[in-house]
Amino acid sequence: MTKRPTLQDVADAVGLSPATVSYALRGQRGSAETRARVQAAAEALGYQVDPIARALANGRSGTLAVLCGSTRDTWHRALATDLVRALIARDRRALLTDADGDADRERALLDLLAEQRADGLLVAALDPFAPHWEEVARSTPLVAIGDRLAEAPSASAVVFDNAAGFALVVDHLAALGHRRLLVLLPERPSTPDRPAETSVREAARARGLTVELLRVPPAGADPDAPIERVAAALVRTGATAVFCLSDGYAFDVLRAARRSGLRVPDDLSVVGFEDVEEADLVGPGLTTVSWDHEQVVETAVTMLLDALDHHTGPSVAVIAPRLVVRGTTSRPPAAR
Amino acid sequence: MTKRPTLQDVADAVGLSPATVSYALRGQRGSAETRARVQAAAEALGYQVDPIARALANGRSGTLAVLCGSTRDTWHRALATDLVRALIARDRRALLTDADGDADRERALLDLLAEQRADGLLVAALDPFAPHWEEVARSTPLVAIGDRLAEAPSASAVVFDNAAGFALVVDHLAALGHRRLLVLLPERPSTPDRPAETSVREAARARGLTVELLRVPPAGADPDAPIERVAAALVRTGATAVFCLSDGYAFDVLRAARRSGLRVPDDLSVVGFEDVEEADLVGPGLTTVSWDHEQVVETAVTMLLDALDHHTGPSVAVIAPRLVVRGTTSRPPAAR
DNA sequence: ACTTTTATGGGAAGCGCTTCACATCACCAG
DNA sequence: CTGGTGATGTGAAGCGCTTCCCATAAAAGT
Repeated sequence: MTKRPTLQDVADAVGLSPATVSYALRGQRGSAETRARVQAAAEALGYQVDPIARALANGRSGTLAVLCGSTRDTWHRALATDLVRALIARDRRALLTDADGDADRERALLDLLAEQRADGLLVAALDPFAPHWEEVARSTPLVAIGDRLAEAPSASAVVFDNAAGFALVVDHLAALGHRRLLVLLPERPSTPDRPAETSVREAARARGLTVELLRVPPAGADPDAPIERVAAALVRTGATAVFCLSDGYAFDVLRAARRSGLRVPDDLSVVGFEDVEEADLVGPGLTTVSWDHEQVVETAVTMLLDALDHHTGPSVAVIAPRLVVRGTTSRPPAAR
Repeated sequence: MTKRPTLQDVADAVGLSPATVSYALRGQRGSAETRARVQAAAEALGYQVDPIARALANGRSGTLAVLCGSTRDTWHRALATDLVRALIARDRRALLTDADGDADRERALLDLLAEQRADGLLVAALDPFAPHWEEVARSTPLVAIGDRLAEAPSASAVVFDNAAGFALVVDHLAALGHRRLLVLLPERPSTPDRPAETSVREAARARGLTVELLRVPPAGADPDAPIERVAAALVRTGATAVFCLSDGYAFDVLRAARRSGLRVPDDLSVVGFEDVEEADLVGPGLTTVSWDHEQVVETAVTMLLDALDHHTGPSVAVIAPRLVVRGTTSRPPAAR
């Protein structure tokens, strides 16, 4: 494990000063001939700049970071890795890190990455109600990706038009003849998700549907726990369709339905939200709201790179939802 | 965007030298009283060490890196993010990056991470036939995770006992009464995957099964392309079961079967390899070989941390496969 | 012919932190 | 009262690179 060659070594090898070598290596100055000689010597010695020293010297790390609130579910996981991949495809160094659902850690990582030199930040699935990143965005180009985000004038954002997604679902179900709807949405103890709740209610009311909201713990946590309540709610309200605000819930519901002999979609229609990869594979295929993954990634990456390269000011892009009708929805039993 | 406070600023604030502050902040030296004063001042100024400067000064970055050959498929993606998560859960800074299937990029990233200061490396899904990482491992603690790996004495490794997995599958199918087997394995133009090929053949021969091997392009690339060949091979050999060396292929086969009216598992048994998350969701559930995800992650992380903290030498852990029998296998038609 | 530009190369000062080596000083044993 | 010991604090030398700014030489302008 011999020591890595340094700039000085290269300089010695060609008989020039480190300064000259530094310039030459980056092609910024020096005669063509000198540059060639330096290049050759560097090559011969197997020299590679030490990015840490460089970062310390010029104040920027040359690395972009993707911070994901949690990579626990497949959708966010795919998003996060796709972001990294897209960045890398554009020849940027990119790193991913994960707060694993912990708000404190999220904040710490954000500080770490931003105040401490990531040249740019892509943050996904952060808690939108704790916009610490808004502050960070003032000093580092940052693009936030997520549901409706708190107002954050200095950060760019890619937001999902959830309300439009809800409308699509409600329209679809209404068109099929459903009149009573059960909606599963995540319980967020800290900050009730008012926007989602009211959006859904409004969408339903506009189409004359009855809607019952049910808050359930995170999907997958205990797949069976919410089921009892769902079943109860189903009976109580006579709902013929369940709209799950996350595909994860939808899978749980499907599983439970299968076990209890309820046929989907004949007896019960189920709609998800997110379009995780599994949605297309599971049984008859989950009807769900889909966000164009590629568009999200492209938009976010482009925004960040523009901000970086052209000092573009913050902007907001809204992603439109698309309803993917697969096999878990059909007309309600009564309408047959 | 005011400048970040430096060590010097803290030193000035408490009227001590930067050296003292540095020690005090890390609790290495100094009287308790001094330490407290320094802490307080640092707190008050909002001081946080600059990890870059620290890294330059003491030669290590304080960050571990996970390098994934490709996060394109869900299995590796999950593995990679789980590794990061596990590391973070143990209070290490961890970053993930992705070579996106490009061998050159893989090599470049490896150099970047290793020679240029990641304190430790977890590499997954690298091309096992290009053990550049073996060289890297000589200077940086490294744990490789993957299929049979080239001999790499200086790297620790977590390897999947593929041969045992093949045996499980063949046993299962043989027990069900299958006699002719079609095996789909990935084509690797550069380095024919002899080990897998011979392992499968041997396993089959030992149980008196006939096996036809079919090399197919990466799963998902063009879902329909290989199907023709699969169908042809099925007819030609009269195979009653398809063993896919990756769940991805299995999904393609299932899809194709459904389209062409073949019933699984009544007409055709299908077995996968990997147990991606989707396997449990798809139709009747894919029978597949599963690796204990958690065990893999725990083992790898523990190995790395041991190497880091206790200077443990390189070691190799073998992960045993488990056959998960779900709904895509049954007795062959003739045996009913 | 002489002054201006225009290349090239180098000296040296950092970037913010760690750490070695040394200076102090209080304190206790002899 | 002196030498020894350990605990604290500090000066200064880097870590490897970038970059400001000056020196010099060559090319160009008048």
